[in-house]
Amino acid sequence: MTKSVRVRFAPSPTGPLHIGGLRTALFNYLFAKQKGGKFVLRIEDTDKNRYVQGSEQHIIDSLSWCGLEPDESPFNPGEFGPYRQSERKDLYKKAISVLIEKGGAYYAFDTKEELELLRTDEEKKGRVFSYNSKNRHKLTNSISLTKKEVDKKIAGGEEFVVRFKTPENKTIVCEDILRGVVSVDSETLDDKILYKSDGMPTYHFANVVDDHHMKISHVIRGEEWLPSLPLHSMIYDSFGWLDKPAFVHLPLILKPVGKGKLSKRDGDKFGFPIYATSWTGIVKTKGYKEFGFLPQAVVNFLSLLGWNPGTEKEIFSLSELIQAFSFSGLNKSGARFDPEKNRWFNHSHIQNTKNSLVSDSIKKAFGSEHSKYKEEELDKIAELIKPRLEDLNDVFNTSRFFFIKPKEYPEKQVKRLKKTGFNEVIESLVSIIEKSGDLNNLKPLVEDLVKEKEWGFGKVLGLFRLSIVGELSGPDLFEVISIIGKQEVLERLHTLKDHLNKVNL
RNA sequence: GGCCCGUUCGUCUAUCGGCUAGGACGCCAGGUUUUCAUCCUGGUAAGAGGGGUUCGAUUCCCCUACGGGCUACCA
Repeated sequence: MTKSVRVRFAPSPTGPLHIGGLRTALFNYLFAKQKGGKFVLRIEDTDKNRYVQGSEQHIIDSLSWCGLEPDESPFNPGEFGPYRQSERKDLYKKAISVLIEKGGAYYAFDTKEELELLRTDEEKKGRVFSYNSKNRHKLTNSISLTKKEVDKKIAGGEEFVVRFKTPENKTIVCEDILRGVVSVDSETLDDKILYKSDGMPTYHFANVVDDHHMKISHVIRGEEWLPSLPLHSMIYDSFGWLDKPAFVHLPLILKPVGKGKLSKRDGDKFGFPIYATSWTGIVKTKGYKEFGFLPQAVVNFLSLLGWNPGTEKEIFSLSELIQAFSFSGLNKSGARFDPEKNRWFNHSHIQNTKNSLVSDSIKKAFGSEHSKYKEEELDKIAELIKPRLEDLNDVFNTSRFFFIKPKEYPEKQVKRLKKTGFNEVIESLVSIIEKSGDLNNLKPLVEDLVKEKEWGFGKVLGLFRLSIVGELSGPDLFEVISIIGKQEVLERLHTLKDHLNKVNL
């Protein structure tokens, strides 16, 4: 029997969850769901200094908006809880004692300041200080000191950390599903701190201990963790744990332009969202949701950043992604974030969405004004404006003329019309509209009129459109008219006529 | 500086030794439409450089260059 799939998304609550983290969560989710496994959310809050109020909630909300509900989390614990590292201290304490006992880790008493001094000294000499096998016997720790001295220091309440004892002169070989074998010489590594003087474990230690205890089968995380893979692998070995998970290090998301990985500032800089939902910390930032994006579009776009299905299909629903996902479709190199394509995905997904979702946005945009139309009419409006929506916020500008009468007209058009016999055209239109029973068969009547008077269909329609819409763009005019209704149409024609007669240019 | 990972159109990517290097976004042109948008058709544009291996390299190996990440009692 193969090991059951359990993956985790393990963010730190140090601020809002941005799309890089969200994509990591997404790939974890897709893999878990495809394999019938569990998607676990673990909060890695071991650094109390960087803890930011509200970020945990933001993480949950963001995942939820995207439809990535965890199977186990601090809010719906499974059998491996608790799911916040700050609540698992006892576990780490026991684990670190075991590791020290086994000789895989040691106490170190050097202060931050002492080490800082050593570092700058070495730097001046053009070298790099490293707390490693070459230096550890010269520093203040349980390797250089006698057992008695160590006990005395600890009993005396002296602060200490616990460091990993890196094996000497060994090639550490680990495996990443994407990149294959990654090997590194243990001499280039330093003895990382596993346990801080404040009694909390560091990321490296808590992470490995938790993955072991939570029976995590696959670690899918960002590429920034690849350099610490050897450390994590060695910690498993030092414990003698044989349940090392498989590792996948995802390529990073890069800035749209310029160097480096995508950062929170890029959102403001380029005017696109970097969070799923809005963040209301000290600096308030809108998310994709507030920008009028569909969660399925965000998920779709993110999924194709660093992954491809191996086919030419690009538009995917979440369930289609679950089906199609595979590690072999993952890419190795960083992917630049492209806001343009992001918008295209949103446009495409809006086309596939139900009219009622768009009409809900219309209702929100126009408040009580929307009640002048019936539900079916609102859905019809939604259908008409859909192709011109890149995001749901575009709803206001693309459908405003259904709710708000045009008051002003572009000067250029007014000038042009004043040179024509606009009065006769408008009067003729008014007269056929008044005669016609309902507006559904207005088009042939207008066509007949145009033919008879030899005016030109396009020209008359331009004037007509200007009166209804206020500009020369928008959906099929006869569709618009049939929704707006006879009275309103007549009123708008008169308004334009009056305006043209009154204005002097 | 050290260590690790990477490198195909401007961008996201396909190609797993046989390529006239395919698709998508963007851009440009044309068509459809009463207008704008949509939509359709076409075009634009790529294998970092140098060595090997091979009958044959985008594909495998090495070097260089470039890009990215890590190098905290942050995660």
